[in-house]
Amino acid sequence: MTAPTRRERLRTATLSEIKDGARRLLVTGGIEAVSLRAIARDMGMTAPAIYRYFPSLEALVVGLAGDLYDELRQEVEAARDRSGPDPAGQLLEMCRALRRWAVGHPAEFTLIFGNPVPGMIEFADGCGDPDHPGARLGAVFLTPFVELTRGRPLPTPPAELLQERLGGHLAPLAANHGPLPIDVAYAFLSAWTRLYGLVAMEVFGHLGWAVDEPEALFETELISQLRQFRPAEPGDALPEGGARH
Amino acid sequence: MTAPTRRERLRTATLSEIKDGARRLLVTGGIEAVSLRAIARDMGMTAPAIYRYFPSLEALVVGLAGDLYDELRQEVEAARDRSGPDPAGQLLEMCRALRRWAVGHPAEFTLIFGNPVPGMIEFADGCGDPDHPGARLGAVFLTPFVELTRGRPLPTPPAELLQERLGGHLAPLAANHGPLPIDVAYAFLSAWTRLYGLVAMEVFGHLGWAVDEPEALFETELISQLRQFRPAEPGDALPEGGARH
DNA sequence: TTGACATAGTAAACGGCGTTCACTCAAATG
DNA sequence: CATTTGAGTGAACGCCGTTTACTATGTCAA
Repeated sequence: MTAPTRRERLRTATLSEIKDGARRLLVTGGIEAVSLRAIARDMGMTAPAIYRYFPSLEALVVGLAGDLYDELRQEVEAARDRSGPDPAGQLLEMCRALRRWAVGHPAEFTLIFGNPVPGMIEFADGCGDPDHPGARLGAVFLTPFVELTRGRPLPTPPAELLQERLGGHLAPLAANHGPLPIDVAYAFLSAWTRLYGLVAMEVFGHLGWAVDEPEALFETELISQLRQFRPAEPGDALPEGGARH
Repeated sequence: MTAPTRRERLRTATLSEIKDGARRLLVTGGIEAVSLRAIARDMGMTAPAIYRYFPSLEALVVGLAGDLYDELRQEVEAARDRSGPDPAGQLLEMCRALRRWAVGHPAEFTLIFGNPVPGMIEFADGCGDPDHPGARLGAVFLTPFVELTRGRPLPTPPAELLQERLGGHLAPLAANHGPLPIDVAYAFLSAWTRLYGLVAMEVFGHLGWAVDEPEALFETELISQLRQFRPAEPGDALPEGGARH
């Protein structure tokens, strides 16, 4: 672990300047505004110079996406750590943090959670690796979720039905995050897809026909969903109890 | 209503040939493969000729998106009509038809339901109009959903809570599809975002870390969701009843 | 200290892109 | 038949990613 030589310092500085420029272009003009020539122009360089740092524009974008995953994960972890020890409260704040980041950084969210641009397809395919930034983000949510649901009956279809329909198809999840009870696995995937659907529809502008304040829908949905995991108490009118009258 | 002149016939033929070419490129190479030059090349024309039919590439893409919305809507309507009169069965088949179309036409689904490409932003913004192709697709789902839930308590948070949190923000929905009971409106939006989340995550490759057969998860989720709207019967173990033991 | 090598950057070029403009030619119109 | 309208062409402009050959400059060993 020796001190970085002068060249190394310059190299890392240039590298982060490239990434910063790429992100600035992403934010201001969307993914299609990110071009090697524009980045180089902003840096007072010529485009081919960037090939000393990235083998292609796609590789640069993939690298940027990895950084964004990490940034989002740190944001979510910070929200969890600010919250108390209650896993339900942690999940609530984590979901809020996810949405806050997505709404505040729509271009960045779009890059990592939207339809994959060319280079991102391989990146998305690689998320079978537990070290993949996407898998690591998922793990942050999974941990308090498992704690929340531990040893508690879940509002899912019966385990036999889950086993029959889903049992043979959860190998990737188990490979990434270890074996899980099937009702926990299903409940987590259900919650995750709901969260994704809400946030993605808002960020992509697919909710404008219905609501003028997507945050209200998000909060309502969040509370409704978390209620389902509260322990049942006598005289406690669970939301879905309405169907029982 | 006179017979179309020769020029008019040629014009509409060329116009649909352009759209066909655009779609072929979309399917084979994704949205970024759709270029005026490529379309014209395939037609044995030069690129500027297309400007006689569309003012820009963006306008062409938006026109294509409108066609795709209509195609998907017709597919969903056909599934509804093939199903029986039971609204729950209709919704089941409609959701399956939506997913089937999305999985079978990932590039087309991505165009209309993914993150908006430049020209699509204005298109998505225009969905406040009931004649907007997106609004019309939503209406097809809303009708049997309203029928299914008519005069029946719904598995939602209490209406007072919904009213407080969501009441003031559903104006666009009411403007597009008329006034709805707030629990019906919320339940529909909740179901719609869940459906979107599931299908979009599958098509965009965001489920590979968890399941190797997204259809199994889709079917499980669909059944679980539709069960919540069945009328409660004595001795009938509803899925969420598991939390009550 | 000097020579060899590795590295960062440049300039020019290739092909592709959307778009504009001036132009041609055939169809429609009177 | 003369005129106007519309479809299509060809050349050009300025973008883009990428490759190639080339030039400095930092690094390091003899």
